[in-house]
Amino acid sequence: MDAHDTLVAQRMRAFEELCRRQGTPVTVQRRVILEAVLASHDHPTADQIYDRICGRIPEISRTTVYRVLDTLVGLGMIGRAHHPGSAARFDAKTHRHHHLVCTSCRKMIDYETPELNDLPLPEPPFGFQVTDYSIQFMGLCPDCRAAAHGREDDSSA
Amino acid sequence: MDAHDTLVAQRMRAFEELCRRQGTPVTVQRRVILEAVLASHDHPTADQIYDRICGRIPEISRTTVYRVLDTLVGLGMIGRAHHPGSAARFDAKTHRHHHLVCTSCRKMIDYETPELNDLPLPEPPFGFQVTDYSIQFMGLCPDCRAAAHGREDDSSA
DNA sequence: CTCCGTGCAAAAGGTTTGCACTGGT
DNA sequence: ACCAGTGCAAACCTTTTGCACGGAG
Repeated sequence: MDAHDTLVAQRMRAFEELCRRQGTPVTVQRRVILEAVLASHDHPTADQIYDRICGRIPEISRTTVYRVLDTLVGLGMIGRAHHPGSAARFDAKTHRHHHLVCTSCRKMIDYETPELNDLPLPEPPFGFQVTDYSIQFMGLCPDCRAAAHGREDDSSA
Repeated sequence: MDAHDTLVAQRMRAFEELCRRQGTPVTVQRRVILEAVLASHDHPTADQIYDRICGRIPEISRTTVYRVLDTLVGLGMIGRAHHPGSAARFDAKTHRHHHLVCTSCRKMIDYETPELNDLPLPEPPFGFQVTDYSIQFMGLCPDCRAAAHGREDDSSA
């Protein structure tokens, strides 16, 4: 476990340094929430994080957990996973296909490519029986690319 | 557009036949909602579907839309897309990695395989600028597999 | 005719927002 | 000391649930 602890410690230091560089305050809440996420290996929801840190900061509010998680994602310290179930978006296609997702406007475009429909599935670990898969490509859609360029132009002008 | 219309018509007939086979009533609501999804190419939310069919069935309730969409997904007539944004699950990993998602208990397990981290990205269409990707493998986790087998045994016993 | 599906309304989450205060820099 | 971050409470939005009625098989 030393190796893992060391990694966490490194991430914490990286976080502190990042905050210092950006003038972002390093609060107790942020530290504890980040630690909680780093210690989790099961993709917790905001609410689960809240439950886990209640022992350490009993008076913390759910609101803060949401805000801090957002901040941490923004800083690139943690990732946001896309979980099915909370999805609630529907699709006429039922066959295998993939998606282009714009990280800016969240638009979702179907992406059908024969080449990606026969990936050599590696031996699934954990005894998982894989029946299908879908690839999400994250990026910038043309509209948001244009908008981003426009904004750059503005700042340089 | 004829080709597309024909496809939709085919799906509608398939739907009706499927319902007939299962003794599932073919209601106006189901038909209209299915048509709405088949006509959509933008991964609408339940609410967006609701808005789109309000013109055709003004007195329809949101509740019905949710229920019918669920039914249609269950029948395999439409798909459910996993959209980021409604996600709200967090992850200590910020590097490229993939997920095994259990379709039964919705558990989500990280899946790191070097072989899948350098997919030859095909030319992204629509001028989309891809910065990263993540693969979701859908299937049954060991626990749910065991549970399913147990149930089969029960029914056969 | 019998049931399932539907509509309404209300409940149940989960997430966001406004405002005053506390804590980090 | 200043400003951002936090806590509280309430708003908000999406989704689910209970019950009575109406339409489909």
